[in-house]
Amino acid sequence: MARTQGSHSDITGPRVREAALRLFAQHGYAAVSMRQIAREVGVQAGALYNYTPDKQALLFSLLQGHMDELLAAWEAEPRPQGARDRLEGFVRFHIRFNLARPEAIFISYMELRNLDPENFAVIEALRKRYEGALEEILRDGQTEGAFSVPDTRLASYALIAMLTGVNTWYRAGGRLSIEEVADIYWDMVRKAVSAG
Amino acid sequence: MARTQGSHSDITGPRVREAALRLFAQHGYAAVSMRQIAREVGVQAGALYNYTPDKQALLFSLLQGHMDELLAAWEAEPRPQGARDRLEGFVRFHIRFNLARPEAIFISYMELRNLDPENFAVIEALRKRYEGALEEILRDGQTEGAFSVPDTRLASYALIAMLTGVNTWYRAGGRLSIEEVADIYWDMVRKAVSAG
DNA sequence: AAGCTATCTGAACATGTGTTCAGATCAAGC
DNA sequence: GCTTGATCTGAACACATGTTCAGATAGCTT
Repeated sequence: MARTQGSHSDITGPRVREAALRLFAQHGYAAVSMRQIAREVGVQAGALYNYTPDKQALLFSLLQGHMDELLAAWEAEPRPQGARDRLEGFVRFHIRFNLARPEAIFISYMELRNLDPENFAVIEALRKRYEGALEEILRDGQTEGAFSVPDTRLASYALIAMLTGVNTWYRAGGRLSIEEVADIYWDMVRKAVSAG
Repeated sequence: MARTQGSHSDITGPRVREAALRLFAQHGYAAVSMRQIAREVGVQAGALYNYTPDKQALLFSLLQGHMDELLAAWEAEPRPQGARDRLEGFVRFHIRFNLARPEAIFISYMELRNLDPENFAVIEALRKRYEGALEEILRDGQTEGAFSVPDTRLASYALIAMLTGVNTWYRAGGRLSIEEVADIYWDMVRKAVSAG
């Protein structure tokens, strides 16, 4: 019968995922060995295979877990009436969520090419769903006459790139709080989609 | 006496760099072996060491070469009077230059962490110099009263990320020409830094 | 207290890694 | 036509890689 309490796997499982996430983010998937992950967890390399069928599945599981969290969190957000308020909500949500999970965000953008084709397709579909939410807001705003965005597809790419870029420079404890950063970015986004 | 004509190195040298650039961009530095590069060139792995002291130096040389080209090209651009026109010049230059060298741009952003610390410092300094040019334009525009950008540092990060993001989705032969893309991005940038 | 089984170790496997180097090759310069 | 030396081959080196597995370990269940 399976042990349901005090099992090491309750401890080791998450630790494996945390170590892998941190190391993949720091050095890159290809540059990190299973033995490095194991050392970080305080275990032999073979023990990792109680928690993942192989290295590739470990990467995929991390990315999929992150995308699921992202979509769930976004869909749990309030959905205001006007497109303008929905856009503001998206900007602030994206910055807040991304800065709370820098490693996951990082590997989500950097390690896509290290996914097997089938795994890549799954993650890519999830990402398209998330980015589609932004484009929908832009389209609504265009219809409402609240925005002036001739090409909503392009604009969504541009804004996503801009917002995600926060992760490349933001460091906790710097001169700006997350809310201040979000204020500044929202100001730029607001103007960028306006009639100007 | 060194052969000065018909030497194979005149052919092989560039081919090594091209193969490395393409493979690094496609699979990542850590995931590409010297034997893969050699196979692409049509040579044995040992021969590569006539063209680079080691794998790390090959990556560094590619990145440094690219940054030198980028800075030289930017400094050769015309420098209009007003900050507004200089910003437009920067936006169009950045998009045009980046889309002309997708692989080099890609590894410049993805493979920084695979550089030795000393090499990283060199590349980082070059990149700061380029991004500093944008910030200077924003500062000038703020002084002139042409822009409304309270935090020029942040704004430069935001705009660079947005512009560089073009490379993630643009494919030659798509529905938009490079000039059309530049028009749309310049429109968004112009509005984002305006008084709004 | 005894036994069961999830968990982990430690060694092994086949293959791949970056790098070196003695010797083959072959075009250029005399 | 012979020599010279840049260029390349092919094998070797020491070590790292992902993964497997028989056996040791240890904590829950009865």
